[in-house]
Amino acid sequence: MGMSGSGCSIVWFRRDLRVEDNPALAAGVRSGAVVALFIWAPEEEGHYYPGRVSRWWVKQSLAHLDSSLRSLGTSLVTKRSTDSVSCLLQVIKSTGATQLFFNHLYDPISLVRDHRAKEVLTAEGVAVRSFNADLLYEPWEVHDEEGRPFTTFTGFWEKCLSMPYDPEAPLLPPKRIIPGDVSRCPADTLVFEDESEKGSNALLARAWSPGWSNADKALTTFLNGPLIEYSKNRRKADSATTSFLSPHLHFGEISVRKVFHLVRIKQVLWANEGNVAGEESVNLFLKSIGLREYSRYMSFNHPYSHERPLLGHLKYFPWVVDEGYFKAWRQGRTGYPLVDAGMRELWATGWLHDRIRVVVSSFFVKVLQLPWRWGMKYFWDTLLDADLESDALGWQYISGTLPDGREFDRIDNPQFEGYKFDPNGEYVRRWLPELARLPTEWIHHPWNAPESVLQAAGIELGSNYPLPIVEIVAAKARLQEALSQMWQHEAASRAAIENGMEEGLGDSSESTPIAFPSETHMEMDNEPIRNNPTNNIIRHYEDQMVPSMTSSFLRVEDEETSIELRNSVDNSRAEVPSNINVTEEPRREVHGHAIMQADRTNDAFPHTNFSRARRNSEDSTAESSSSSRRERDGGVVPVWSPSSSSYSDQFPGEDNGIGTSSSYLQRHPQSHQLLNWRRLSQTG
DNA sequence: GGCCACTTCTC
DNA sequence: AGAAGTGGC
Repeated sequence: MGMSGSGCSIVWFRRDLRVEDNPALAAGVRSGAVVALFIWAPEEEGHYYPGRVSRWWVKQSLAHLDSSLRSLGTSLVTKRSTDSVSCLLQVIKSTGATQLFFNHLYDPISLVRDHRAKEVLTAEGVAVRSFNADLLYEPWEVHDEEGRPFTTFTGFWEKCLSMPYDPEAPLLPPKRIIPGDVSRCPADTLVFEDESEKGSNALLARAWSPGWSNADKALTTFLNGPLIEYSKNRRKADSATTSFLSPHLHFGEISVRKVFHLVRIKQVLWANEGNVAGEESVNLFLKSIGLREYSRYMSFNHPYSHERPLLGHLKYFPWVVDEGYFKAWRQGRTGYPLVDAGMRELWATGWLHDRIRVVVSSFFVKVLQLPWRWGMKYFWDTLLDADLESDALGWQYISGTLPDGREFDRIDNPQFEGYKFDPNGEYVRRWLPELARLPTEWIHHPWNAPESVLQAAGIELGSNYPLPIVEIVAAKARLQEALSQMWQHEAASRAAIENGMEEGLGDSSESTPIAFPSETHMEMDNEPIRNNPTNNIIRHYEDQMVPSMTSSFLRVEDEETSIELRNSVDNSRAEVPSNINVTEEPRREVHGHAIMQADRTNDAFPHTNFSRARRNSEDSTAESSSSSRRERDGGVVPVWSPSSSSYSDQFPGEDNGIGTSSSYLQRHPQSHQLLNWRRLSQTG
């Protein structure tokens, strides 16, 4: 076996580490002998090299998958590489495989890489097929009546729930797998953690059991227990009532379609019983599944949204560069109990309730005004379910940069949120033992507590628990000031551009990037934070990739562009990705669609061209030049066409032809810089 | 049944 | 902050 005549197939596992409802695996099994392959090429992720806890999870999950595959008759071949595509080629050569199957991913890096894989391998005579294993509906299946992608979650999700056809029913695991010949394809031993990480990782194993069958158990537990109370409990900071499925879902250990189907069954059951609370719980839980879907949807339709501000203004936001603040936030020593409890939980468990994620990250951006990339990076390193699409959506949401998100100039008060999400202070007491004896009345604002109360609780503010690192009132003023500075800088930059400086000040003034603070070994540094309020604030202007500007600062040009885009949808609808005028096009978008082609009949990519509208050279500087802003006037919803302002200067003078130089790998051969976000976002 | 004040929630 | 929902009159 394994001779090219018989032609075994490669099933390339990525974030679909399961044997159940895995369409790529099923296709492989159907077509004969299978080589199950996992390639560890973290450098391809560039800036988003997987964090410590993610790597821990992958390691466990792969071991689990391997043992499942062994019980079915084969095993998992693991490969270490810095270039997945060449690794695939090599495996194909050494196994004589003639087919490659894999499941879709929607993050921008994967879209590009997978497209390239398809091209390269097809050229080598390999039959490549890819499948949907991650979503209820593929992103291009969900659109409004005019074929345009939705720009708000609500619209998107309503459509998903009222689609004329149901999501595919989950597939059963294969009964048996015929192994391909891997005798000339030795596996590499993968290293997922270094010595310094082992200690911290050991803690994780106490709370979490990665692996697809454990994911299945977690689902069952949730369906039979917390789900029915989900709506009642959802406002609590306590995570005990959540499903705990997100890391499992991130690594594809469980199929979202299976989750959906089983939850739906419960819904019907409870509906028949007239259990209103149960029904509502289901709706709310499904909504959080929907958000995950939406994050992929956004990533697919607007692949740059993670990398850079979609509208350029935020790159002029004067971020406060203060490692002391950053450290205080990480250590949970900001002086705001709810924030601090969250940060301690995150560190201890790799987990945080969704609500609390919003609290700590919006505190980070709006109160501390730290460069948000620091925060995202920290999340990336510490969250077990770190997920590029979901995290990008989350940070955009809290930054108020989504059409339906919050506004940037609104600061939520952690004190009030504390009483909302943790009315009895239990959550704070669990994670902040130093406050354990403080009465509930003061638990979320100890700085107001009478001295006698503090004394009785054994608290000395500024000593064993900090005073607020920044007062909320001061933060509000500072935020206003920062925003007005942002507008001034933006205007200055625009003026410079109008005076003929090609790319304006923006990029050059960014040439001193805000480096990420040297490694953050939080467990090492336990010395108390000194809170030195106000003075010595250092601000930096830098594109911190806060995705886009809030609707309050909608630019006039955007409306125009969106109209233009709308028209172009019809004009170019018939196009198939390979036809487009690539020179000016958003490459990844193209890939994003092209990549899916193998599994689609060629009918419609309904909104494929939405963000593909060609733009003129004026548009190519739109990001910096289009600055006339106006205040929020109520009804105007920005059309989510950010691509318009950033694509063409993204790849200036790019040569054409999808086939030749279409990939980042080719253009950025140093793979660790493959998606160095800053580079990409700079011109030239 | 309609109107207004009050509450709740916003991905 | 503003919309949508709730409940009183």
